[in-house]
Amino acid sequence: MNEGRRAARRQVLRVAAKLLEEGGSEAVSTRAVAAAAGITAPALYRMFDDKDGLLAELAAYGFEMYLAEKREALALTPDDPVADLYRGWDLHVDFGVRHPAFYMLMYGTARPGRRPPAADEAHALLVRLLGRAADAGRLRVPVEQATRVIHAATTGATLALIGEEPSERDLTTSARLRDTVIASVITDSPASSGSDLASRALALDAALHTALTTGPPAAGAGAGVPLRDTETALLREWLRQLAG
Amino acid sequence: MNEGRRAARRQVLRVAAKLLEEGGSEAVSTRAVAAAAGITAPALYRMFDDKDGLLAELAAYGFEMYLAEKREALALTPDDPVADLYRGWDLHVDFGVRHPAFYMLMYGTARPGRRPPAADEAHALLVRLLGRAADAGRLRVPVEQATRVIHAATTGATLALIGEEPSERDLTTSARLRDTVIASVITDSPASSGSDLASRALALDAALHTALTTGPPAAGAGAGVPLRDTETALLREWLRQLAG
DNA sequence: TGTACATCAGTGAACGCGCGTTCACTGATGTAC
DNA sequence: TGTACATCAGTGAACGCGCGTTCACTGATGTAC
Repeated sequence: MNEGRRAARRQVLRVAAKLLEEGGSEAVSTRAVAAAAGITAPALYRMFDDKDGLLAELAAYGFEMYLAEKREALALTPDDPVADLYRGWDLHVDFGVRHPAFYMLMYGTARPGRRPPAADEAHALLVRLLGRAADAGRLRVPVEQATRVIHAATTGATLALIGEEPSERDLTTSARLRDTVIASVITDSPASSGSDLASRALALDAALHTALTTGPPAAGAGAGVPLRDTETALLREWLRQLAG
Repeated sequence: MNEGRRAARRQVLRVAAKLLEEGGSEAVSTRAVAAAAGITAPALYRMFDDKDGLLAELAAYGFEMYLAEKREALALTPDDPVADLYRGWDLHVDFGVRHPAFYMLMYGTARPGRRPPAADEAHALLVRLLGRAADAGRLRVPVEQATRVIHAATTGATLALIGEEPSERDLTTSARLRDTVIASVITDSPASSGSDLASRALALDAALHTALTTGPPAAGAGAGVPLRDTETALLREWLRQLAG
């Protein structure tokens, strides 16, 4: 009967999501959610620790929606990591515009350090996208650096759009910022002579990262890399120096 | 005695600002503000229409602080409009990091269309900065376009910083985004051959805008421009086409 | 200058509300023998 | 298969609190004659 319990939780989250989308985060009170879900307050408290717990799960629910959309849309495209960066940007912005209240809950930066843990999954997706670009020798800067810059810019573009009256929203600003920021992070082509050294160093670095974090499950860290941990660390430091 | 009334209001806003900075926007309740200011609730209601009015004035207070800082800092630098763009970015980000709760109130995008009216002044400052760059022939895109892109990116960089734990904040992401975005909007030099046409067209466009909006107070619109309004409008449309 | 009146900032007290949360209890489901 | 017991999701009702806001009133200040 754990099945039914989970289904009931899910249903409550669906109801809470509806309240959130229709009335913003203010509309999501424990009493309103319980009433809308047709259960009593103590029943809600049996499902979620407290209001913070409910909101955390609601944010996670939003990230699930977001990631499902994004994975599906990106799965449709051929395997072009740079094109995926552009598509990823647009998908992010589009999600924010279609679900502004969710977006504020997920990315609205309530308090410092108060970021919902589910955000890590979305972050990981961007890291993976950029990791693939690095694998293909298309990245001009380390993955982590590119992640930070793109994340900040995407968030800014989306929040700016959300802040505008729906009638006067204009996607060209987002597109311009997208093109500028992504261009600042990739190289035009893997074989372009000048920065070849840098992008190849970063491609190797990304491959090392992949090998270190996704090796055989049973093995310890670094099992897929035939170097000692300290050697690998030093190598990666050199690679980053070569890159920039 | 209107003097004393304004001083009292000012004092209440100072107290509210302290509550905001120390406890975030949740700490700013009408009761808490009244108590901290040493006045009774109805006295507060005599000064401000209601809570929304208080918050609006508090946001305006924040913009005053911000603009005073920014004007002072920019007044110290020599007259280099492009350097001012870089300094303006850093001043914005720095203000946000030093006053996160104010920043959220001012730029946190509560609801669509719910932007505080005082934000227009800060917006106008950025427009003026970019207008000067255009005057100097250093802008590659129309002022309004540059404003939107820079605003979105700055906000994103600042909110990303605010969302991080203070100990792990790293300004290099902001700096990188700043350099990328500003570079995408300016030309390296006014005399650089290739894009000279574009930047000169935009310089003229900016000068027309200035003449149209800051002409002799008594005169009607367009008093400083010896063309009919329709002619000016068409001219500016052509200039924008030349620019891009 | 002195009195009568109007204005209005500020007081003490209370309004009603929605909130998050918890209490004691019920009734259904599952488990042990 | 039948009885006794344990578990636990859910109920009805209430807790206390802080909130935004307003009431009737006071006392000081300003104004008119």
